[in-house]
Amino acid sequence: MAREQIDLTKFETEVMSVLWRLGEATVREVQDGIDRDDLPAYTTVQTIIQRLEQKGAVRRTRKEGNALFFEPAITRKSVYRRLVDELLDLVGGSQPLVAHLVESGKLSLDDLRAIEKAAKKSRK
Amino acid sequence: MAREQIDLTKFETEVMSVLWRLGEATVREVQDGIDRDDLPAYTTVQTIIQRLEQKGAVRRTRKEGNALFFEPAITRKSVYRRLVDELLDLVGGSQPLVAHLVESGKLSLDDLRAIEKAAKKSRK
DNA sequence: GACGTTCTACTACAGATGTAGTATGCGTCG
DNA sequence: CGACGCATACTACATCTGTAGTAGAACGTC
Repeated sequence: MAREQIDLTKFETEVMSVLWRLGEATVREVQDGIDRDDLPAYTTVQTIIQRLEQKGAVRRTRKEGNALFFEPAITRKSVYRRLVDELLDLVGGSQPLVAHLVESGKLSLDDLRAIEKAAKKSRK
Repeated sequence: MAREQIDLTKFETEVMSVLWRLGEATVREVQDGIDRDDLPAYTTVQTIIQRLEQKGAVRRTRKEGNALFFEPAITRKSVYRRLVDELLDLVGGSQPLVAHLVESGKLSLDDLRAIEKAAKKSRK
């Protein structure tokens, strides 16, 4: 299972997010699920979903009335992994990244401790 | 000082990385500084630098012979911040992100402790 | 001062991306 | 069963990106 990586654009990733959240949805539902000030047109979302379909990131599941339902065909995790890896590559590793988070106040010492604790537990 | 955000593409970011590393450099030096299997053509790098210049991310410093020198006009930190923020937005916060790093083995418990220690110290 | 070398400026261009319109089809409600 | 409305399929298009070629200017070397 070759698991070729699919490259997603920003907007495509946004749409995937909605689909991961909903599990399955129509174009209309995806559009409604997008969190933005000024929503893209219905057909815009439709186009993105079509492209995602071509890329193999999404597949049709069923039809209800004349509306199609779509679901993710790739996992959230695989996409996150790629994005995280890219960022790590840029900043020079996870240590610097986390340090940056702490430094900029996006992660507290308490957070760190909580994660540590959870990690220890799950490792057992 | 409005500090408008400059949006960089992947390649542009790569070029900025070289510039941040070198401090100041000619097109030729940037090209040499790029870490890739198959290097982009000289003029390709030149074009990217020109675009960066237009975006205000880079500025000319001096001329030596007939070659121009360029330096970053925006900080590494500001760019990282933006990228990190975007990722955080997607994955839902720094806690999940770090958890993901630990889980995927990209960050060890020892790393966590080291960061914690450093953070504690620098905070004083 | 003529030449070859090396830069810069400008131009080109295909493919990706965001954005959306149009035409046409299928369903449903009276 | 006919009309209205929403959905889909297809088309369009301006920008952005990555990529690089070409023309002409500036240097350094004989």
